[in-house]
Amino acid sequence: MLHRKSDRKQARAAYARDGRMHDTRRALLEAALDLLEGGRSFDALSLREITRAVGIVPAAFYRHFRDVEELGLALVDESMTTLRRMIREAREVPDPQRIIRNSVDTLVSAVRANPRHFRVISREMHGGMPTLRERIRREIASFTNELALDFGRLPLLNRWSAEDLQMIAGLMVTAMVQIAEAVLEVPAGDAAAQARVVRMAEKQLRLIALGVPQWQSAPAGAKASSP
Amino acid sequence: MLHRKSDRKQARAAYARDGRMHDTRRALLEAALDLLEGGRSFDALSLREITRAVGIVPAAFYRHFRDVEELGLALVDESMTTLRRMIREAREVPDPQRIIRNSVDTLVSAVRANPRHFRVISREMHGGMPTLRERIRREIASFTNELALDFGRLPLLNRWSAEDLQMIAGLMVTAMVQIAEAVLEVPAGDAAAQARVVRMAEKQLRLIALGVPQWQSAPAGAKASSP
DNA sequence: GGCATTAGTCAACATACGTTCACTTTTATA
DNA sequence: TATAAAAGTGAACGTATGTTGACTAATGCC
Repeated sequence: MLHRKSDRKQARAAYARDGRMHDTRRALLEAALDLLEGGRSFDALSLREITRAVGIVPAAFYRHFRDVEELGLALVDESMTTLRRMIREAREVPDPQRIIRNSVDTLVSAVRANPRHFRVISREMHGGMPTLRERIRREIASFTNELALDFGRLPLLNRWSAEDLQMIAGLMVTAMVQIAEAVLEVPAGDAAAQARVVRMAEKQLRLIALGVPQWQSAPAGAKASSP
Repeated sequence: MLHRKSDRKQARAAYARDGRMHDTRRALLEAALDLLEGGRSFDALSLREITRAVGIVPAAFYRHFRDVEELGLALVDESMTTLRRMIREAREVPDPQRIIRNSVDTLVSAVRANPRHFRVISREMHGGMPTLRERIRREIASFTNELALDFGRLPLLNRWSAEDLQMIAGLMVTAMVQIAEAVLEVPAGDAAAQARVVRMAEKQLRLIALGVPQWQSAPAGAKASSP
């Protein structure tokens, strides 16, 4: 690969255009986000690549981050913030009848609105740099706990053990994560495919919800029939 | 970092020892598998690193693979084979009363027996090189389909629509994947933590199963109470 | 035992990388 | 408007990477 000097100012202009920022730190984050869209994982990004995309010289990177890893952490934090915002929004709809549909809807539109952030989360949650993974998992675990607490306040569930509440919350979070990933896979224009994903998602969550009222009696029943 | 020549034969001996192989191709796969245990994702591995670990010169790599990517694909295929073997084993236990417990047990012991293979699957399924991801997702989708077919043959479910069967199968597979990842996270010795994971897993699957008999009537009921 | 094929070595190449330093330019503040 | 701080530049460094070609060593076959 070959890089001419004149390319730099051009790239710089590209990132300064479209009102995304006039702050270089921001531009670096944006560039990394864009490069990650290519499918690679974060630990395959190089410092020079990022600065090249922004249109600055490699050395200038250090004016903003100590490391590429530090940039990664900033990226994760940012992504987690949009995730938190989404969750808060989903919680504000208290209508228990429509809660599943509403949750799925806000999840889907949040993913559509910030695909790059959600992709970072979904990707770096599993593989790549341990520090990023750590941070993401910790945060998601804390969401799960909150959700379990929420459930514990519901009349139907207020006699459940803490472990069982954790259990449903975990199941639902897992399903949500999987749904978000499915939405990301849907090609941007394909409304039909997206609708199918949404329908599936709602059904899955509803199926889980249907099991809940049965929970109390069932384990005993199962135990009685096969000790 | 500094590499002396004498290190090579030593590394070579290390991989030839413990009866893992006397075939270099095998050694390359093993080395990659081991390097991935360090937490990095596959596209952050370098050719030279792998050959160094095996104790051969970089150029010799090309006698066995065209690319690092080709090695990756071989690794994925291998991992998928152990996954398939596990699924076959899980299917051979027809006792419907114990099916959940048995499935979880065989999953857990398969993961414990081949942690590196399962780690490859879980990691490269989400991030990294598109070709690997593709292959894994395709395979998992096909498992989901088979499972849906299995479900369709059950007396309780033989009147369900294809989409709904897909839906449960998808939910169960998702849960299983998550369980496998949880098992991988458990530190090797910690029997208590592992037991907790297993217990959670069984509960989650049982909860899903409890929703199944309710499915038929419920959507109509829900619709009636909130049209 | 000779001999072809296969596997591994050695040395070199062009590129890419992270990091450093002394430097100029830009920006904001007093 | 002068000036100090912050941001960006240019060049250089040592090191790592993928890939090449001509070579030697080992393996298995007639």
